[in-house]
Amino acid sequence: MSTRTVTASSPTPRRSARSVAPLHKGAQTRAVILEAALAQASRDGLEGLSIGTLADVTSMSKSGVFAHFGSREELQIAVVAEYHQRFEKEVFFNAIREPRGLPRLRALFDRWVRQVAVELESGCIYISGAVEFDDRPGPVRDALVGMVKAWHAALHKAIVLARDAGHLVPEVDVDQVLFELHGLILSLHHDARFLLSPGALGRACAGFERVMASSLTPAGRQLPAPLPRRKTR
Amino acid sequence: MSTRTVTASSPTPRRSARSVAPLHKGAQTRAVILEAALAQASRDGLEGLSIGTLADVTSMSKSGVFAHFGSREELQIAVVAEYHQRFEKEVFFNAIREPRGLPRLRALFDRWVRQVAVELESGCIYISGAVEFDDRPGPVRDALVGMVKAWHAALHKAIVLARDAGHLVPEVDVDQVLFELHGLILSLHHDARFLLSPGALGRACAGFERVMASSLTPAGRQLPAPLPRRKTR
DNA sequence: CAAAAAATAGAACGATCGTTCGTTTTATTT
DNA sequence: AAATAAAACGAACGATCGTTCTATTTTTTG
Repeated sequence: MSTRTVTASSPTPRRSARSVAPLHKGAQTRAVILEAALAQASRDGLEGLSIGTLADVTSMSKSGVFAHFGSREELQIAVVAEYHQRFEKEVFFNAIREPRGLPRLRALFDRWVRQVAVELESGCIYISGAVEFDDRPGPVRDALVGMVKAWHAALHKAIVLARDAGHLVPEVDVDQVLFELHGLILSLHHDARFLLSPGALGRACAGFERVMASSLTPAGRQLPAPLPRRKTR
Repeated sequence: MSTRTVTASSPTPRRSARSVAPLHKGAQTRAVILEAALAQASRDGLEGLSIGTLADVTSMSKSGVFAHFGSREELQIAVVAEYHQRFEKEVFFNAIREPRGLPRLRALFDRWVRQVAVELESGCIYISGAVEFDDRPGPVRDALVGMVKAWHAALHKAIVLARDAGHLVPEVDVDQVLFELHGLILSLHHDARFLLSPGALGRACAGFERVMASSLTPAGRQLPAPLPRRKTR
């Protein structure tokens, strides 16, 4: 119940008991298309996805690309799901190995920041998608909401565990902390990508310490020695 | 100076001394179009602006709409400028009347929150525009960046004044405070519009108090009695 | 290797897009 | 009122969009 992995669940992997790479050709090119689609959506948004330009990039025909998804909308959903999977792998599954409590929470935020910072030249699909689809009902929006909520739930749980571990005071407002941490990420994304403000990354990290500071117990306060940043930028 | 008028002395006052509304018809319909464009851009984003649907809404021909702006790009810029003007009027010029220091800063944030909350069914063009154009160089992006930076500068100045007024400690990190306050607004926009989370407005306001708390002087601390919220929602 | 199935190509569709151009209708000035 | 300028129309353009259909090629299966 914890992580609700949303993996696309390849439909009946008709894989004969053969060895390593029976990727059915179709699935291969589908992966290639998805890779290009992910790049395009990161740059131009989910609404910027175009089957035509996708066909150009992959050197295929439009109908060839189209056949793999059945509709533009399903392509968008596939992109969202793929992004979610990568985000989960890169951020969540790496941070979850830290011991529960403040260290894990810090790792989650740190990986999150790093992910957004890595994407600085490509854009976070969660964030751009939220803006694009906040007024546009439908399956794509539903998929996006579901995945963002899953991520929120994971963070929520991490904060609760930090409280139960005695690193945060019992009265900590979990949802408020989550709200503010998410704000730091959004502000980072905005300032770094849109305003091209160089100090944003550092401010997001400093913000984390400041947000947590008022809820730390003495035990939590002398915990971690926050990892030294490599590049102050 | 209030009503900017009548200095009858201008050479070649091409406007006969006639009555009140010399709005040249052209400017009138331009305003009508702009109004519809603002609504459309708030809903579908600046990239969602369509001259065709704009013509339908205003019961005009496409070329008729087109002629008022010369290009779609200039229409987008006009929309951004119009939005900026309204934002300035609604938020900035109202809040600036508060006495400088913490009261004014609080008023700025409060109006800002209120504006985003009012727009909950339509969307903030600053925020959606930042996401749409963070990867798209050109005049529209430049216009957006300029206006957001102007707003940031105004907030920056308000924070500095609060510090100089002795309401905030001298060591306060002005840019950090600005970064975090902006994050609260972005988080509000995200949670309320995209996730439809009901408590977001309250969390943004609570966040303001928490962000400021760690920088308040004794003088600032006993200042304002933050205005009671009307609707807790 | 042949047969069946899956994958891709290619052409065409209706729609919508921003834009241009010449005409006609309005509004303003003389 | 007539004369002039501004505004709005209507049709057409080339381009691109997602999608459908029918072939053709390629891959997998028996």
